[in-house]
Amino acid sequence: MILPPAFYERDTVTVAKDLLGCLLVHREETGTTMGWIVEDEAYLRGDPAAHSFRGETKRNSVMFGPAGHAYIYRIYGLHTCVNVVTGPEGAGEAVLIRALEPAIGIDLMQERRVMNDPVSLASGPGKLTQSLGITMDLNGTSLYDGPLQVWSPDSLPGRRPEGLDGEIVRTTRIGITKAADLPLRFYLKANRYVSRR
DNA sequence: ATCAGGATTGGCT
DNA sequence: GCCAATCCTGATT
Repeated sequence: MILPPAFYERDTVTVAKDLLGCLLVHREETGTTMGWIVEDEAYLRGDPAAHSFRGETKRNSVMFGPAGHAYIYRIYGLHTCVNVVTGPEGAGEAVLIRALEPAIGIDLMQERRVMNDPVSLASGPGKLTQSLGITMDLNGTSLYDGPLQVWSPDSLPGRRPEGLDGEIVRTTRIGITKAADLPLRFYLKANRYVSRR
């Protein structure tokens, strides 16, 4: 089941927690790939680490648009990261997807990553976009009506990500220098595909 | 016009 | 653990 806009229009921290276990789905001519979200981070209004902190610019404009859309950006000149826009329009809040447990289209994911180990396939924000084939042209697209979607955890009958029924760990975010003390990172404790502990 | 630095990854020590 | 790769954005001159 595709998550509706109302799912994303709620409090960003709540959405970040509820996103754990959901499926990130990318469909294109080459094939369909999907993975369960097992780790993410919230970026809030007034948060110095958020790209939206200094106001709207060309790069971050999607963050200020309606919830349920993909905010994608390039980092370090070579990697791409994907966020879901959350909260009320204009808030500039989003959730960064940090790791996936591969679910469907694993062969295509391995091909794109030029490696086989399933644990390293999408266990990082740059790795997951590469394995799912998520590129900058998807920036601003709808996650409930586009090539990139998010589905509820029960969308694959009989299959669930590791540790979905267990604890959710809450820690500080990774790789940032500003507001490094805020506990806004979430991950499934018992899942092996988390980027790091 | 210039420039520092980044929500990362992979390889080497 | 340390560091290079790689390039665009945003802040400053």
